[in-house]
Amino acid sequence: MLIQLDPRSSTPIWEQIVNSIKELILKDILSPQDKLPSVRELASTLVVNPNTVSKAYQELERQGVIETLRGRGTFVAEMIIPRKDEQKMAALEQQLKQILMEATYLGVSKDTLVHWLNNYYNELGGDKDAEGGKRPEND
Amino acid sequence: MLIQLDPRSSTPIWEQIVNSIKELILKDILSPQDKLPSVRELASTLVVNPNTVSKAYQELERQGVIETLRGRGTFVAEMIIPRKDEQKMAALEQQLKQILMEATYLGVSKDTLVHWLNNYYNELGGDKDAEGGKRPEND
Amino acid sequence: MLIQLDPRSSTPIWEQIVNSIKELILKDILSPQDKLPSVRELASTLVVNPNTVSKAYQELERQGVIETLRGRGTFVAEMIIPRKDEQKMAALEQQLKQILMEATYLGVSKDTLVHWLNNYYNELGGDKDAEGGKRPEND
Amino acid sequence: MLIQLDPRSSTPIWEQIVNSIKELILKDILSPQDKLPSVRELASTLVVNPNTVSKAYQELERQGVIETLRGRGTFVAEMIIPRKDEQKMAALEQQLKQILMEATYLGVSKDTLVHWLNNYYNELGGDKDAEGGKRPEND
DNA sequence: GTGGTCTAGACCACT
DNA sequence: GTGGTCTAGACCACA
Repeated sequence: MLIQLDPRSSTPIWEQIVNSIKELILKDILSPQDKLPSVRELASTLVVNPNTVSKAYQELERQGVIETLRGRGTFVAEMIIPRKDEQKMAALEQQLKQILMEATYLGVSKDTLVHWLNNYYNELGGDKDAEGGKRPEND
Repeated sequence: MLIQLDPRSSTPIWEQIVNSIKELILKDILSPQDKLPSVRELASTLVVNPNTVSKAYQELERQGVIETLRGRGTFVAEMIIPRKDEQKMAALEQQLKQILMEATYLGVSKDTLVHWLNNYYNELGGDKDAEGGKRPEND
Repeated sequence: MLIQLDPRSSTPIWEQIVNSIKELILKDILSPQDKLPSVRELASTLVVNPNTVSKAYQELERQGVIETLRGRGTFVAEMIIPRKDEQKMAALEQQLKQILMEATYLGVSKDTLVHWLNNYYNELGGDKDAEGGKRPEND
Repeated sequence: MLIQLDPRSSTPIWEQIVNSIKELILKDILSPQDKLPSVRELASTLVVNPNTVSKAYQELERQGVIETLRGRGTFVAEMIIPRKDEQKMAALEQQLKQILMEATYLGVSKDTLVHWLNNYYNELGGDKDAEGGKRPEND
């Protein structure tokens, strides 16, 4: 279970941890019921303040991604049925809009963005829940 | 020239201003050579501190989007030829990856993201060099 | 770590701070990874407003001279490989031209300028890779 | 008598005018006793506010570079014997130091600076007051 | 503790 | 009038 942090990044460390763990789950490296390392353990391997890991775990639990069982540890939760959260979706749209704008100023075309999107989609396991494994040559 | 700010947003006000102005330029509502409102003027219409607007203008100038002519005011700069900035492009890729991940957790499909992307593209006048309005099967 | 400010100078205080720190780094008084004093700390020792120091730090970071690690402090960055920035080089040429002109009007010869240049070069440790101290006929 | 202004430059317009005129004199394009254009005339050719030209002329007169004869106009003064102004010389040294520092960060060597200096020296007419025309191959 | 943001209000140089 | 700088003091998120 490899987590790479960038202390120079502007995104908070706790958020990087949250994202990394979510990514590991999406990539099936972590599966429901798997036990996560303890706060202290992860903190020491990441060379980070335990408070930071704790904050990440709290956020993950708030999002329903992991579950804490008193005295037993922290575990990956069952995949939740996503409820359409209008607010978050709007935020996502906004972010996408922002990215397209910045891309334009950088000379990156919309199609390149779509291309990247497809790449990551396959990287994350693609359409495995659909026809299972069959993935078009989006690349 | 309408700029909408969200004081509750986590993105700094000065950055919201920067983004809004870049958007206005991409939408051709502001064109090269156009004079921007003065720092004080914009500050009072947006009900923000002049320093905040000033910071936004300085950032825009640093990015080469606007120019300030000493004692005369601030103007939209000529469109610069974007030089491929590897670092910023990587950051963009990273952001896109992040969005796709969050989208997955929200139950938003990749295709919806692409759909949004195309929408914004057209909104920004993406097809303005074509027949304008008639949009190909991007949708 | 001594920084001398001249409040009467026409160059902004924040810029004087920027220059001083860059000089300290070039003189190896500050080395990569070294921690800089905190914004508040430096502000109080220099008897300036924290915002002024903050602006200096932000500019230094923008230039890639220092790095700020969220919540931990500000540190001297690894020496970056300078990428030839044509525009900045032209500006430098222009400045040099201006100096030569002013020197002429002050009765300062070109050779004196070169002499000064060599002096500062040595002062900055220009010959630090050589025997250090013994200086060739630059004088 | 050609004067090129850059409204985008950070150096004030009046100062650009001052520098341009001093340069024209050093290059012998303007000679002692020559009549300068009137404030209004120059202002209109440069497309600049008359106050700006006026300020430039005032500064030039303060420096003893030009002379105003009431009702007759403004003229280039006789070359003044430069009085060693310690303060200004120190300022010059400081500027040179600053330039060397910035050059270092830009990857421009000291020798390149010296090279540029020699170039401009020749451009300005070189050592014409010395042995008259004989100039070493500094290039 | 750290830096980042924002407000309020002041002064200055430039045009 | 313009933007740039600085101060004083406040609040916030991050580690």
